[in-house]
Amino acid sequence: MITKGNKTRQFIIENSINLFSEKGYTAVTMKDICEKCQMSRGGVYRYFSSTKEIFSEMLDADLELNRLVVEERIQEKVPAERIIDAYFRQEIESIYSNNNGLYFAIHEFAFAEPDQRESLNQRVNDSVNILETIFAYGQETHEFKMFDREAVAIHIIYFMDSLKTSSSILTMSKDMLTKQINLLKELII
Amino acid sequence: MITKGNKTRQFIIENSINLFSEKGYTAVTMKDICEKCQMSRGGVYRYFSSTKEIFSEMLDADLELNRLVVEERIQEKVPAERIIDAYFRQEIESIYSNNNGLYFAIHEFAFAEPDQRESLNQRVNDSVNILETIFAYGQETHEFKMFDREAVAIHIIYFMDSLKTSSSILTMSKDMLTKQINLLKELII
Amino acid sequence: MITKGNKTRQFIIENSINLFSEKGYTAVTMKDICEKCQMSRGGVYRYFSSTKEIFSEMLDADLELNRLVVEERIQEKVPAERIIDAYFRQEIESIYSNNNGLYFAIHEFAFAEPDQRESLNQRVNDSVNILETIFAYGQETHEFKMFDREAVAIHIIYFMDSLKTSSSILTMSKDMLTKQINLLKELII
Amino acid sequence: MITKGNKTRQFIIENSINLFSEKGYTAVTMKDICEKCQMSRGGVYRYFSSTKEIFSEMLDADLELNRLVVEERIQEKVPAERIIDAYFRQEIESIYSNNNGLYFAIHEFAFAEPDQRESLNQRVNDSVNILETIFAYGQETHEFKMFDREAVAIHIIYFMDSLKTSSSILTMSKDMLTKQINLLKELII
DNA sequence: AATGAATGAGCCTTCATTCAT
DNA sequence: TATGAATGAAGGCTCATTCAT
Repeated sequence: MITKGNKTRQFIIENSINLFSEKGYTAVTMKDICEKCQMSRGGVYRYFSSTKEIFSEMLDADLELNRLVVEERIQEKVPAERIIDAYFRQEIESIYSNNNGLYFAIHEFAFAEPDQRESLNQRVNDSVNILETIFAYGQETHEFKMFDREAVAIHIIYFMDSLKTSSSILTMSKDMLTKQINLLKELII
Repeated sequence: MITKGNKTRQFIIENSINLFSEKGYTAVTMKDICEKCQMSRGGVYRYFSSTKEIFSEMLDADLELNRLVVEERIQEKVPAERIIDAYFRQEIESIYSNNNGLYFAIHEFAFAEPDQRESLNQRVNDSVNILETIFAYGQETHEFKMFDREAVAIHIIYFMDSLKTSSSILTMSKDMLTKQINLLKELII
Repeated sequence: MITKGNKTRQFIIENSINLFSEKGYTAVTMKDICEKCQMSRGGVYRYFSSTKEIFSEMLDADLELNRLVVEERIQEKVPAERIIDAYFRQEIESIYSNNNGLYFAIHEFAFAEPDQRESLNQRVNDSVNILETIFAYGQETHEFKMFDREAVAIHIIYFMDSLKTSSSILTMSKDMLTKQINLLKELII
Repeated sequence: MITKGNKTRQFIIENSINLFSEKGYTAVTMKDICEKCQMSRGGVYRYFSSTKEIFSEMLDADLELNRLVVEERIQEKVPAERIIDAYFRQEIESIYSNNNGLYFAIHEFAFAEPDQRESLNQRVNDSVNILETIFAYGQETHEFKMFDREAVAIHIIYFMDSLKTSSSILTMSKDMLTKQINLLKELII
């Protein structure tokens, strides 16, 4: 059921995304969020008692999406190469998005909040699993080479994470990115 | 020339490394550093006026080292594979070191201090260059395959960076790391 | 006439007693009361506009009771010693009751709300009067010694108040209390 | 050794006494204390991190005094009645002092800080012991009657505590106080 | 009548920074 | 040079109180 309160929670989270993306996790204060949302201190505190809570809920919100998309495409017998291409395209888009600072913020969050690391760990595992699913499908259709699916999946996840995290710090040329994606595809196809 | 003042600067920097490694860059306060060094506020401020200055100087200190080692080994005609193995071994050791939190701190520093990013960028380029130097040598001696040296170097640098950064947050098994290193070596040899 | 509104007032007051007893007067917030009563802010505010009002009304409620009981017993010609024993027994029971914190809360209330002190003063005087009534009756029946009724009444009231107030702070042995009561009775009988 | 820091601690404590006496324990904020001392927030926090700490240290300061005075007088063979009279006189003076609110504050402190109760308990026991010492001396010299020293001491301590605590709330006439003291003296002499 | 969302005042606490000694 | 006392800004948090629904 959509209540007024739920809407306000959503409102706060959405407005916080930009903040976290611009300033990282630890630098964002409740005051920042109040100002961004144009709400009073008490107003925001009614819903969230810390930036940790807001950040955590924000993370939960965007899970599961990719998995569903991938599974659907496999059902539809979309060629594995197209699926993996779409995956890479989406990752590259993240790098050029306005909110690419969010990836750094996630690292900060994990570093600053040890008790949240397990859930972060789960995020990584989930991502690895999605890639493995694509790989298994591609190997089944003989579009992909035979290789250690888990190792390659982990490799790609960590590497893409590095790109996404660094993209808010260093400038990355389109050319460089293209070459890197090709390198990764060589591992697969 | 080594002056008393230089010694004190060194003293402060060395004592700060653990702090940055444990708490990251932004979480460390001048107060923390004063306490760690057992010096008064005024004492530390005489040498450094901010954590930014301390961190920046700390980074400068550990540059150049790798480059010299690598060039020396090439001079000595050490086989390229041994050089690259040594490189990977050293990186793996970093991951298991007590100060692995420092890699995360460097990211934080780059994120928090935009005016310092160029020097960070330079660090990355330097690392890439060192790898490229090794690759050129290995290709010359026909120990290595022919490949796009720059692309692979960049790839490895970003990937290793990801491992090092994440290692203070997630646990990584020896087995997983071995597999990843082998994956990278397949690109080269 | 008992209206719905009166019932709700009663409901709020009764639920507040425990709170005041546990936390004292000043530490109890309207928020606490709302939660204890499981009512909304607006709901409680409709009936009382402050904790002061609630506490004050709570105090008024338990007046008069003792006076009536005592007078009734005198009417019934119950021996004075039995009346005074009952009085002491009741006081001792207060000390071991769960709500003994209330005595401290009353002091706090008087301290924090100077404009309510007169009513507190009245409470003390009422208590003194009740004792004086018992004393007069006991002296009349020659059960009690002749003594300055007012002075002894004041003495007992203050002393018992001290015990009741302190009982929520310090532990008091049964044995100690018995001795004290005997000491008081020596003044009388 | 008297350092600057010790002086400031003293300065803060002395200025706080009036505050606690006027407002009680819980109502005094660190802000109040800063203003009263005309110091900045940080300045006061350098020495004390809470009102609890200040209050606690204030209490510690005024211990032991009475014990020493009493023992000295007994050494000097001052008549017991004069010692006990001096004791009562001093208590009465407390009641008329400007800082009589402090007695209430002590109760509040004990109520609000359960972990400090043991030390409060010790205060009460100390006071009882002092009275017992006087009683033993007076009985030895046959100035006093024989009575249960502990019971009477406890009785007087609690009763005087009640008077001191209530004196900041209710008005007490000189006449009433004189009568009460006489009542107590009858127990002894 | 009753709800609970929202406001804003007020206190708490920590530090970067300055400065007299 | 070095100390550590002091300042004040900044952000955290909690409530009393109001008000639209």
